[in-house]
Amino acid sequence: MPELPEVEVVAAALRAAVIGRRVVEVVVRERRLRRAVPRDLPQTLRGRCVTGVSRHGKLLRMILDEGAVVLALHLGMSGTLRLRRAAEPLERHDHVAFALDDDHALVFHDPRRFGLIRPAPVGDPLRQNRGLDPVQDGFTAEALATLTRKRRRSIKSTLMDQSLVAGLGNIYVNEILATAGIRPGRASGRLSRREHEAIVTATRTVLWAAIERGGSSISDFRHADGKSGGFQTQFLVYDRAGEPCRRCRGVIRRRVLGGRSTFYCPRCQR
DNA sequence: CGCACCCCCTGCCGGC
DNA sequence: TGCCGGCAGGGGGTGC
Repeated sequence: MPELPEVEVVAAALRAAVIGRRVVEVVVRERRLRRAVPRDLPQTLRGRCVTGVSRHGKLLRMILDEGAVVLALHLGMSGTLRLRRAAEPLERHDHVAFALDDDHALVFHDPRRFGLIRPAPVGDPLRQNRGLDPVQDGFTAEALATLTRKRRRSIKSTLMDQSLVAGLGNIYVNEILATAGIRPGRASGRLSRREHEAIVTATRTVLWAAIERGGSSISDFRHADGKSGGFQTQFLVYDRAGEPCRRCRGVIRRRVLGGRSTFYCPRCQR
Protein backbone atom coordinates (compact mmCIF):
# COMPACT_ATOMS: atom_id res chain seq x y z
CA MET A 1 0.00 0.00 0.00
CA PRO A 2 1.99 2.80 1.26
CA GLU A 3 3.78 4.88 -1.31
CA LEU A 4 5.47 8.21 -0.79
CA PRO A 5 2.35 10.23 0.17
CA GLU A 6 1.20 7.68 2.75
CA VAL A 7 4.69 7.39 4.23
CA GLU A 8 4.95 11.20 4.37
CA VAL A 9 1.64 11.39 6.22
CA VAL A 10 2.92 8.86 8.75
CA ALA A 11 6.24 10.72 9.06
CA ALA A 12 4.42 13.98 9.78
CA ALA A 13 2.33 12.33 12.50
CA LEU A 14 5.44 10.84 14.07
CA ARG A 15 7.23 14.18 14.00
CA ALA A 16 4.34 15.70 15.90
CA ALA A 17 3.80 12.92 18.42
CA VAL A 18 7.04 11.06 18.95
CA ILE A 19 9.92 13.53 18.78
CA GLY A 20 11.10 14.30 22.30
CA ARG A 21 9.68 11.04 23.69
CA ARG A 22 11.82 8.39 25.28
CA VAL A 23 11.49 4.72 24.35
CA VAL A 24 10.63 2.94 27.58
CA GLU A 25 10.34 -0.59 26.24
CA VAL A 26 10.13 -2.45 22.94
CA VAL A 27 7.95 -5.53 22.62
CA VAL A 28 8.61 -7.77 19.62
CA ARG A 29 5.82 -10.31 19.19
CA GLU A 30 6.74 -11.45 15.69
CA ARG A 31 10.28 -11.27 14.36
CA ARG A 32 9.54 -12.72 10.94
CA LEU A 33 9.13 -9.64 8.77
CA ARG A 34 10.75 -9.30 5.35
CA ARG A 35 13.96 -9.66 7.27
CA ALA A 36 14.10 -10.85 10.83
CA VAL A 37 13.80 -8.17 13.48
CA PRO A 38 17.12 -8.28 15.38
CA ARG A 39 16.84 -10.04 18.72
CA ASP A 40 18.62 -7.22 20.49
CA LEU A 41 16.30 -4.48 19.19
CA PRO A 42 14.72 -3.80 22.60
CA GLN A 43 18.10 -3.49 24.23
CA THR A 44 19.35 -1.25 21.40
CA LEU A 45 16.45 1.19 21.76
CA ARG A 46 15.46 1.07 25.42
CA GLY A 47 16.00 4.36 27.22
CA ARG A 48 16.84 6.30 24.06
CA CYS A 49 15.14 9.53 23.10
CA VAL A 50 13.58 10.13 19.66
CA THR A 51 15.24 13.23 18.29
CA GLY A 52 14.10 13.15 14.67
CA VAL A 53 12.05 11.44 11.97
CA SER A 54 12.99 11.47 8.31
CA ARG A 55 11.67 9.94 5.12
CA HIS A 56 13.38 9.09 1.86
CA GLY A 57 11.18 7.46 -0.75
CA LYS A 58 9.09 4.90 1.10
CA LEU A 59 11.65 4.47 3.86
CA LEU A 60 11.15 6.03 7.27
CA ARG A 61 13.96 6.68 9.70
CA MET A 62 13.57 7.29 13.39
CA ILE A 63 16.63 9.07 14.75
CA LEU A 64 17.41 8.33 18.39
CA ASP A 65 19.79 10.24 20.64
CA GLU A 66 20.83 12.59 17.82
CA GLY A 67 21.86 9.73 15.56
CA ALA A 68 23.49 7.35 18.03
CA VAL A 69 20.94 4.87 16.69
CA VAL A 70 18.89 5.18 13.51
CA LEU A 71 15.94 2.87 13.09
CA ALA A 72 14.83 2.14 9.52
CA LEU A 73 11.13 1.31 9.06
CA HIS A 74 9.44 0.20 5.85
CA LEU A 75 5.70 -0.43 5.69
CA GLY A 76 5.84 -2.92 2.82
CA MET A 77 2.44 -3.64 1.33
CA SER A 78 0.18 -3.73 4.36
CA GLY A 79 2.09 -2.03 7.18
CA THR A 80 0.79 0.72 9.43
CA LEU A 81 2.26 2.61 12.38
CA ARG A 82 -0.34 3.62 14.94
CA LEU A 83 -0.16 5.57 18.16
CA ARG A 84 -2.15 3.90 20.87
CA ARG A 85 -2.64 4.33 24.56
CA ALA A 86 -0.27 2.07 26.41
CA ALA A 87 -3.18 0.34 28.12
CA GLU A 88 -4.80 -0.77 24.84
CA PRO A 89 -4.22 -4.46 24.21
CA LEU A 90 -2.28 -5.52 21.14
CA GLU A 91 -4.21 -7.14 18.33
CA ARG A 92 -3.52 -9.77 15.71
CA HIS A 93 -0.70 -8.66 13.40
CA ASP A 94 0.58 -6.04 15.84
CA HIS A 95 4.16 -7.23 15.55
CA VAL A 96 6.26 -4.61 17.33
CA ALA A 97 5.25 -2.08 19.97
CA PHE A 98 7.44 0.81 21.09
CA ALA A 99 6.27 1.96 24.50
CA LEU A 100 6.95 5.66 25.06
CA ASP A 101 7.30 7.73 28.21
CA ASP A 102 3.96 9.50 27.72
CA ASP A 103 1.79 6.45 28.27
CA HIS A 104 1.42 5.81 24.55
CA ALA A 105 2.87 3.14 22.31
CA LEU A 106 3.83 3.26 18.66
CA VAL A 107 2.54 -0.01 17.20
CA PHE A 108 3.74 -1.58 13.97
CA HIS A 109 0.95 -3.65 12.42
CA ASP A 110 1.48 -5.62 9.21
CA PRO A 111 -0.69 -8.58 8.16
CA ARG A 112 1.43 -9.56 5.18
CA ARG A 113 4.74 -9.04 6.98
CA PHE A 114 6.48 -7.50 3.96
CA GLY A 115 7.59 -4.60 6.13
CA LEU A 116 10.97 -4.02 7.69
CA ILE A 117 12.27 -2.80 11.02
CA ARG A 118 15.96 -2.70 11.67
CA PRO A 119 18.69 -0.39 12.85
CA ALA A 120 20.46 1.26 9.92
CA PRO A 121 24.08 2.35 9.75
CA VAL A 122 24.14 6.12 10.20
CA GLY A 123 23.78 8.03 6.96
CA ASP A 124 23.63 4.89 4.86
CA PRO A 125 20.33 4.35 3.08
CA LEU A 126 19.19 0.79 2.50
CA ARG A 127 20.23 -0.37 -0.91
CA GLN A 128 16.81 0.20 -2.38
CA ASN A 129 15.36 3.66 -1.85
CA ARG A 130 18.60 5.23 -3.04
CA GLY A 131 16.96 7.01 -5.92
CA LEU A 132 15.93 10.63 -6.16
CA ASP A 133 13.11 11.57 -3.85
CA PRO A 134 10.55 13.14 -6.19
CA VAL A 135 9.37 15.81 -3.77
CA GLN A 136 12.94 17.03 -3.25
CA ASP A 137 14.79 19.54 -5.41
CA GLY A 138 16.93 17.12 -7.44
CA PHE A 139 14.00 15.59 -9.28
CA THR A 140 14.09 17.60 -12.49
CA ALA A 141 13.53 17.02 -16.20
CA GLU A 142 17.31 17.08 -16.72
CA ALA A 143 17.81 14.43 -14.04
CA LEU A 144 15.10 12.27 -15.58
CA ALA A 145 16.67 12.67 -19.03
CA THR A 146 20.03 11.57 -17.62
CA LEU A 147 18.57 8.54 -15.86
CA THR A 148 16.75 7.36 -18.97
CA ARG A 149 19.24 8.21 -21.68
CA LYS A 150 19.22 5.50 -24.35
CA ARG A 151 17.09 3.23 -22.18
CA ARG A 152 14.33 1.25 -23.77
CA ARG A 153 12.76 0.33 -20.49
CA SER A 154 9.18 1.53 -20.10
CA ILE A 155 8.68 4.85 -18.37
CA LYS A 156 6.37 3.15 -15.87
CA SER A 157 8.87 0.59 -14.71
CA THR A 158 11.60 3.24 -14.70
CA LEU A 159 9.62 5.48 -12.37
CA MET A 160 8.86 2.53 -10.10
CA ASP A 161 12.52 1.51 -9.79
CA GLN A 162 13.38 2.67 -6.29
CA SER A 163 17.09 2.86 -7.11
CA LEU A 164 16.30 5.56 -9.70
CA VAL A 165 13.30 7.35 -8.22
CA ALA A 166 12.41 6.53 -4.63
CA GLY A 167 8.85 6.60 -3.41
CA LEU A 168 6.57 5.96 -6.38
CA GLY A 169 4.55 2.75 -6.49
CA ASN A 170 1.86 1.32 -8.66
CA ILE A 171 -0.95 3.72 -7.77
CA TYR A 172 0.92 6.97 -8.10
CA VAL A 173 2.88 6.04 -11.23
CA ASN A 174 -0.40 5.26 -12.95
CA GLU A 175 -1.85 8.56 -11.76
CA ILE A 176 1.25 10.56 -12.69
CA LEU A 177 1.37 9.21 -16.23
CA ALA A 178 -2.35 9.86 -16.64
CA THR A 179 -1.87 13.44 -15.45
CA ALA A 180 1.10 13.88 -17.78
CA GLY A 181 -0.80 12.37 -20.74
CA ILE A 182 1.83 9.69 -21.41
CA ARG A 183 1.28 5.98 -22.01
CA PRO A 184 2.93 3.77 -19.39
CA GLY A 185 4.59 1.48 -21.93
CA ARG A 186 6.52 4.21 -23.74
CA ALA A 187 10.29 3.72 -23.83
CA SER A 188 11.67 6.11 -21.24
CA GLY A 189 14.69 7.08 -23.34
CA ARG A 190 12.55 8.16 -26.25
CA LEU A 191 10.46 10.68 -24.43
CA SER A 192 10.90 14.31 -25.45
CA ARG A 193 12.22 17.01 -23.20
CA ARG A 194 8.71 18.38 -22.98
CA GLU A 195 7.40 14.98 -21.89
CA HIS A 196 10.04 14.65 -19.20
CA GLU A 197 8.99 18.06 -17.96
CA ALA A 198 5.35 17.01 -17.99
CA ILE A 199 6.22 13.97 -15.87
CA VAL A 200 8.16 16.00 -13.32
CA THR A 201 5.35 18.55 -13.06
CA ALA A 202 2.67 15.86 -12.83
CA THR A 203 4.64 14.03 -10.16
CA ARG A 204 4.78 17.09 -7.92
CA THR A 205 1.11 17.89 -8.53
CA VAL A 206 -0.14 14.38 -7.83
CA LEU A 207 2.08 13.70 -4.81
CA TRP A 208 1.32 17.00 -3.08
CA ALA A 209 -2.40 16.64 -3.73
CA ALA A 210 -2.27 13.15 -2.26
CA ILE A 211 -0.29 14.28 0.79
CA GLU A 212 -2.79 17.10 1.38
CA ARG A 213 -5.61 14.60 1.33
CA GLY A 214 -3.85 12.31 3.76
CA GLY A 215 -2.77 9.71 1.20
CA SER A 216 -4.89 6.93 -0.31
CA SER A 217 -6.64 4.24 1.72
CA ILE A 218 -7.63 1.37 -0.52
CA SER A 219 -8.16 -1.30 2.05
CA ASP A 220 -5.94 -1.11 5.04
CA PHE A 221 -3.84 2.05 5.04
CA ARG A 222 -4.52 4.13 8.13
CA HIS A 223 -2.97 7.21 9.66
CA ALA A 224 -1.18 7.05 13.00
CA ASP A 225 -4.47 8.08 14.62
CA GLY A 226 -6.47 5.44 12.75
CA LYS A 227 -8.08 7.74 10.20
CA SER A 228 -8.21 6.93 6.49
CA GLY A 229 -6.72 8.94 3.67
CA GLY A 230 -9.00 10.50 1.06
CA PHE A 231 -7.07 10.60 -2.19
CA GLN A 232 -8.53 7.32 -3.48
CA THR A 233 -11.66 9.17 -4.60
CA GLN A 234 -9.54 11.36 -6.90
CA PHE A 235 -7.95 8.62 -9.00
CA LEU A 236 -7.98 9.36 -12.72
CA VAL A 237 -7.17 5.80 -13.77
CA TYR A 238 -6.08 3.50 -10.95
CA ASP A 239 -8.47 0.55 -10.62
CA ARG A 240 -10.91 2.22 -13.02
CA ALA A 241 -10.76 -0.23 -15.96
CA GLY A 242 -13.91 0.04 -18.06
CA GLU A 243 -14.95 3.29 -16.45
CA PRO A 244 -15.12 6.60 -18.31
CA CYS A 245 -12.08 8.86 -18.36
CA ARG A 246 -12.68 11.94 -16.24
CA ARG A 247 -11.21 14.25 -18.87
CA CYS A 248 -12.34 12.91 -22.24
CA ARG A 249 -14.82 10.42 -23.66
CA GLY A 250 -12.35 7.56 -23.50
CA VAL A 251 -12.68 4.38 -21.47
CA ILE A 252 -9.93 3.40 -19.04
CA ARG A 253 -8.01 0.27 -19.99
CA ARG A 254 -6.07 -2.21 -17.92
CA ARG A 255 -3.03 -4.13 -19.05
CA VAL A 256 -0.20 -5.87 -17.25
CA LEU A 257 3.23 -4.27 -17.44
CA GLY A 258 6.18 -5.60 -15.49
CA GLY A 259 3.76 -7.90 -13.71
CA ARG A 260 1.70 -5.05 -12.31
CA SER A 261 -1.76 -3.81 -13.22
CA THR A 262 -1.47 -0.77 -15.41
CA PHE A 263 -4.31 1.64 -16.10
CA TYR A 264 -4.49 4.36 -18.73
CA CYS A 265 -6.82 6.29 -20.97
CA PRO A 266 -6.04 5.36 -24.56
CA ARG A 267 -7.46 8.65 -25.76
CA CYS A 268 -5.71 11.22 -23.63
CA GLN A 269 -2.47 9.33 -23.00
CA ARG A 270 -0.12 9.03 -25.97
C1' DC B 1 20.25 -4.37 -19.73
C1' DG B 2 15.42 -5.47 -19.29
C1' DC B 3 11.98 -8.63 -18.70
C1' DA B 4 9.39 -12.57 -17.29
C1' DC B 5 8.97 -15.38 -13.70
C1' DC B 6 9.42 -17.00 -9.12
C1' DC B 7 9.32 -16.16 -3.95
C1' DC B 8 7.86 -14.02 0.60
C1' DC B 9 2.49 -13.44 3.46
C1' DT B 10 -2.48 -12.67 4.68
C1' DG B 11 -7.00 -11.09 3.35
C1' DC B 12 -10.69 -10.32 0.34
C1' DC B 13 -13.63 -11.00 -3.51
C1' DG B 14 -16.03 -13.36 -7.14
C1' DG B 15 -17.30 -17.66 -9.28
C1' DC B 16 -18.95 -22.10 -8.85
C1' DT C 1 -22.46 -21.98 2.73
C1' DG C 2 -17.76 -23.29 1.58
C1' DC C 3 -13.89 -23.90 -1.25
C1' DC C 4 -10.66 -22.21 -4.77
C1' DG C 5 -8.22 -19.18 -7.73
C1' DG C 6 -6.83 -14.65 -8.54
C1' DC C 7 -5.45 -10.43 -7.07
C1' DA C 8 -3.51 -6.71 -3.91
C1' DG C 9 -0.27 -0.47 -2.51
C1' DG C 10 6.07 -3.87 -1.17
C1' DG C 11 10.90 -5.76 -2.47
C1' DG C 12 14.33 -9.42 -3.95
C1' DG C 13 16.16 -13.12 -6.61
C1' DT C 14 17.00 -16.01 -10.81
C1' DG C 15 17.52 -17.14 -15.50
C1' DC C 16 16.99 -15.97 -20.33
